[in-house]
Parts: sequence; structure tokens; C-alpha cells
Amino acid sequence: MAQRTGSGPATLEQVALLARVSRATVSRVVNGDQRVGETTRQAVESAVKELGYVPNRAARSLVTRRSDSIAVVIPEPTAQLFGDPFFPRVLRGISDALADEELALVLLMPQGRGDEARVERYLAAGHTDGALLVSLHGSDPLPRDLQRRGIPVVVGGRPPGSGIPYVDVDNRGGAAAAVEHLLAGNRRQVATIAGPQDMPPGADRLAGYHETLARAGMPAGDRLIEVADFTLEGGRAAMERLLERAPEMDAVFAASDLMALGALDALAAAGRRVPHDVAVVGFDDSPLAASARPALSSIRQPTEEMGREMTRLLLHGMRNADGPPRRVILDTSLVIRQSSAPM
Amino acid sequence: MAQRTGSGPATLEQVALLARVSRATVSRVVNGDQRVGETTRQAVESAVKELGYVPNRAARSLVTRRSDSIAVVIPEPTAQLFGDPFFPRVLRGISDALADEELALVLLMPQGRGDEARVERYLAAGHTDGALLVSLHGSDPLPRDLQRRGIPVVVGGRPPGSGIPYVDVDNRGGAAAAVEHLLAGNRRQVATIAGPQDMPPGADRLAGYHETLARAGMPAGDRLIEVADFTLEGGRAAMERLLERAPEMDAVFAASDLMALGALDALAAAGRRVPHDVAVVGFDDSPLAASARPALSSIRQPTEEMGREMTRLLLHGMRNADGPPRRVILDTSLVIRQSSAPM
DNA sequence: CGTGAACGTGAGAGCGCTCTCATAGGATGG
DNA sequence: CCATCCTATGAGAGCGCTCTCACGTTCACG
Repeated sequence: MAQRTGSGPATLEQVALLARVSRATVSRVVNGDQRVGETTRQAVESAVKELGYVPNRAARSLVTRRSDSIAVVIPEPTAQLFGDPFFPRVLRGISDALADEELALVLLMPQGRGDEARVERYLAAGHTDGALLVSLHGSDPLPRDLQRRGIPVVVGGRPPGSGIPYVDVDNRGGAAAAVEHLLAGNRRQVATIAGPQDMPPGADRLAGYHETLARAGMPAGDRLIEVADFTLEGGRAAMERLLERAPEMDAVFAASDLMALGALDALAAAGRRVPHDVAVVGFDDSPLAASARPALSSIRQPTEEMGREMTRLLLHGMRNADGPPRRVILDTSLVIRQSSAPM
Repeated sequence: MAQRTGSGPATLEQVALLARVSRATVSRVVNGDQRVGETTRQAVESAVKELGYVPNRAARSLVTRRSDSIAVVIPEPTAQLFGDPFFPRVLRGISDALADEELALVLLMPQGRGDEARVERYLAAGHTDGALLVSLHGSDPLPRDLQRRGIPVVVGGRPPGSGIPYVDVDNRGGAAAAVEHLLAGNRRQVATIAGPQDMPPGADRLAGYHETLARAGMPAGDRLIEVADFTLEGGRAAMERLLERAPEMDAVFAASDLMALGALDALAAAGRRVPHDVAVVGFDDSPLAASARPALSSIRQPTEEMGREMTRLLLHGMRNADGPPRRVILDTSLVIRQSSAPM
């Protein structure tokens, strides 16, 4: 690190001068081009080190027409919705997968209607090389719009339509595993607190519940199903309604841990013992599940992995513009704790 | 939107051609330069609209030597630590304040040691115009290093040393308010579950507790103080220790809601009624506080505001390179719920 | 020993923008 | 009516980089 001539960061030119080669050669070395002689390469590398040279991204972008960055779009409601750290963990997975790629992560958090126009404008202007869209609600036209403009896109969470690459967890399979586990514990009246049915995770988890009971020859009636909004408060209220309507129920599958926690509260308030009288299983395996009393059984989803996989898919899409849209469904796993011990 | 000649996005040149003016004039209009004739301005504006012109950031950055983006650094541990959505909310505040500034937000999440070198390299290379550092632990040298390199920096949460602009919430005052509230409810043996003492919020909240009791003429002995790690589990264990050591205690101030929730559990398990036997107040006013049973009184901190204020401070620092480092302390407020009803 | 491929390197154009400087009018003042 | 100043605009350089093309060696092969 030393003797810069002018002020400011070193440029290719200065490195070239110091290494007594041309700019082009320095560029080759910096970009890992193979066809450079060993001696020359070393001279350049030591000059780079001596000057503390770092390529100027703007100059590079200008000519390559790449921005070397990708956007992550997380609508405000999503960021808040989950009491468990879903959002930071997905972000971590993304950041993780990006670390080796020299790609920067530009975060866009549209806040309410109108602001999405700003985001769309930003993305459409081609300021990033691709976009990761995390759980937009229902029928958001954004992914389609971007795709139409030729901007590579990957969505987190199954989007309603299709034709767009996405990564999702196996909501249906996870729900099935939860219900199977309850049945295996000799529970016979398995209720569920479902999530909003206009959100794919809400719908898919309920579908898994239905399927499993049907397959077991004990299809669920509507009496055993309550829909809530993924919140603790909502889960509590739903549980109260279930208790009133179907007091004989001996198990509950809640489509989120937060709702399961609310259910636990309501059960305690009603004098039902968990797991003795009623078994409970949640979904997400948030940190709160393990701390609950009784500790909450739950379906664990690979949240970081979701971010990582989304990034991989996007990188793939950025390199192979054509090809069919890919999708990845990640496995879930059942974590058994006290709340669902067999009778 | 129409008739682009070449492919790809429109350029200044094309706009100039269409509007029958020079590139320079288009540039002036786009950048809001006042000295452009009204007729010309309108011609340019309509050409811009017709071509859907958006300035190329790379080209602009190259010549202005600004990146028009700022970095937000959130070390991995921070992102996870809080069960409540601290992290997304700060981010939201930042994103909010940036929206009107045409500045992009680049997110950096160093994961564990070693990775911080990558972050430092990125920032030091001047790829962003400034950096917002959210709650790094203890003695992180990053802010100082960056400052030394002339990169504007603002830290979220009081950093241990000084000389660096920061934004923090009034941890001390918040803790004091909590304790005063408990005293006002005729509690006489006010214990506390403190946070880690090597983290400023942990230390400051404990200091507020001490001060207030001292001022009330009833200084706290060590018997009434337990240190935990801001987690629910830690809070529960700390409460158990307190119950054993100081069974006469009639109030607890927990330095985080998660710890307070753990304390609530431990109290219930020990057969203590809240608030009748023991009053409890938490800190953060996370969404979980309101849903707890009994509902948890807590100290609310303006989390989004913190992000917004950090951004404002950074923008100020970017425009006025000199001047003393500023700091902002945000007020907290007491939210009274059931868990601290007077005896 | 000539021919051509393969390889390493340099020269130079140009990416899209900003900004300085020059210039053409028009207004102003003596 | 000419010198002066201002205003609106254009010409052109150049930011730091990549990439194409051309060139000079070297080496294998006939």
C-alpha cells in the first residue's frame, strides 16, 4: 500500500504503469483471464497489492452492461408478518450465496401501494442484474412484468400463477407429516388452525391436512377447521372457537408456531392439559417453539436454505436466459417436543 | 414509450437527438439545472417520456465519483438475536428515509469472523457513499477504520468509544421509567433481569435501574440482580434464580420482552401470580408483549425512527464532511398492561 | 527452412454520462 | 451605438474500464 501518484483510489492505468504492462493485461489478470504469462501475472499482482488496487465498479458496469448486483424485494407487510425471524434468515441465506459471487445485494422494501411503482421503475431501469421477490401477496403483477422486460426473476414462496421460477418449502408435505404424527400418537379428532387461504402457504398447509386425514380414512369435517391470520392472537381466538364447537377434539395442527402458541394459551385457559388432553403441533419451528411451555412440536423449514436456493436459481437464470422456469421445493422435517407426546 | 433506434435502454444521446438539443442540455434538464429555457425544457421532458429514458447509474457514477448508494451493515448475530422484529423495522426506517433520496440500499451481512474483512474491503473500496452500522458488538474496530478512511459512518446503538456519530434509544431513561412505574405501584422489592453487560443496551438499562432505586432511597443489592442473555430461556432461568435467592421480591424489570416472557413462565411455574404477587415490566414492546398472558407492560422504543434518524445523520455527514460527530438519543415510552397493575 | 497455428501482449475505441469552457444572442448602460 | 454583461446552449474532453483486433514470438510439422 503506497505511493499513489494522484489522490483517490488507484486505477488500472497506474497499476499498468507500475507493472510495466498495458492496461489490457492488467485487466486480464484482474479478471482471471488464463492467457497471461506467469511472469507478467506476478508482476501485475504485486503491483495490484502495492497500490491496493480495487476495480471501479461503475467503470466496469458501464462497459459490461452488468451491474454486478441483484435486488431483493420484500414488501413491508412480509417483513413484519412473522413473529419468528423468517425475513432475516432468508436474507442471510441470500447474502450467503452471494458472498462468493462478487454480487452486491440491493434491498428494496416497498411500503404500501404506490411505492411499488418506485420499485418497479428501479428494477425495470435495469439497475440490477436480477431480482429476488420474497413472498408478495397473492396476485402481484410484479414478477410477470419484470419477466416480460427480460429481467431474471425468482420468487420465494409459490406464486399463484406459474411460468415463473420459484422456491418454496414443502408446505403440503410438512402439514401431512404433522398430521400423520398426531394420528400415530393415537389422536382421533385432529383439528387444524389454518392460515389465510389467499396465501399459498395457508392454502397448501390446509391441503396437506385434508389429504392426510382422507388417506387415513377419517376425512375432516368443517367443524374441526378454523382459519386465522398467522398471529398469536388469531390462533388463540381460533382455538377458543374450536373448543366451543368441537370439545371432543384431541389434537390440533396449527399452520404457524405463533398460532400454535396462541392455541396453547387458550387450551391452558380452558383447563385442557397439553399433551395429555390435546396434542399440538405448529409450523415453522421458530425459536419460540422450543421455549414454549410445554415445548412445542413443530415442522421445521429450511429458511436460510430457501434464500440460498433462490439465489442459485437466479444465478442460473441470469446465465441461461432461455430454458424452462425451474422450481425447487425444499423439504421440511418434524421436530417432536413435549406438546405432542402420545397419549 | 416508442421508436428506440438501437436496442436496449435509451441514452442521453437519443433523447438529445429527438429533442433537437445537445446532450449537455438534456443532462441539465434531467438533473434539474435551473438555467434552461422553458421551451427547451418542455421539449426535453417530452422526449424523455417518449423514450422512457432513465439515466444510467454506472455512467453517472463514473464521472461524479458518487455511487448513489449507501451500505447497511448488520452482523449476523444481530439479525437473529431479537425475537422481536427489531431488524426488519430498523431496515424499514432506513429504507423509508432513503426513498426520497434516490439512494440505493446495499445490505451487507457479515457472517462470523473473517467475513468482516470482506465487508470492510467492500466499504473501503468506496463502493458506497456511506455506511450505516447496526449494533455491532462491543469493540468492533470497523466504524473507526471506515471513519479514518474518510467514509461517512453512523452507528446504531451507542458504540463503546466515542467520536463516531450514533443514534440510540434512551435505554437508561426507559429503564428508569419502568422502575419508577413499579415503585409507584407500591412495589418495594424491585428485582431486575439485566442483559449482557458487554453490550451497551444491557449496561445502560441496568444503570437506569440502579439510578432510579438509588434516587428513591432504596438502593438495590446484588441479590435482586440477575444477568441473562436477552433470550426467553435465559430470562426464565434468571427468574428461577431470583425466586430462590430473594423470594420476598414483588416486582421485576426485565431488560427485554423475551426475558420478561421467560420470567412470566417461571413465575407461573412457581405459583406466583402476576401482577398480584409480582409485577413484571419488559423492554422493547415487541408484538409478543401484547399477546402474552397476562399482557406484558413494556418500554416501547421507536425502532423505525431509529433507522430513519440514522439515515438522516448519515446524509448530513455525507454533505458536511467536517463538523463534530452528531448523536441522537430517541425517547422511549412506557406501555402499561396487565402484568404491572398496582397491588 | 518455410508455413501456420497458438499464445501472449498492446493499441485503441467506446460504454453513457457530467462538467468546463466557449459562444451566440439579447439586454443593459454609458 | 458600442462596450459589457448575462443567459441559454453546444462542443468536447474524459471518468476507469473491457474487449476486439492486430501484432510479434515461439513452436510443431511437413
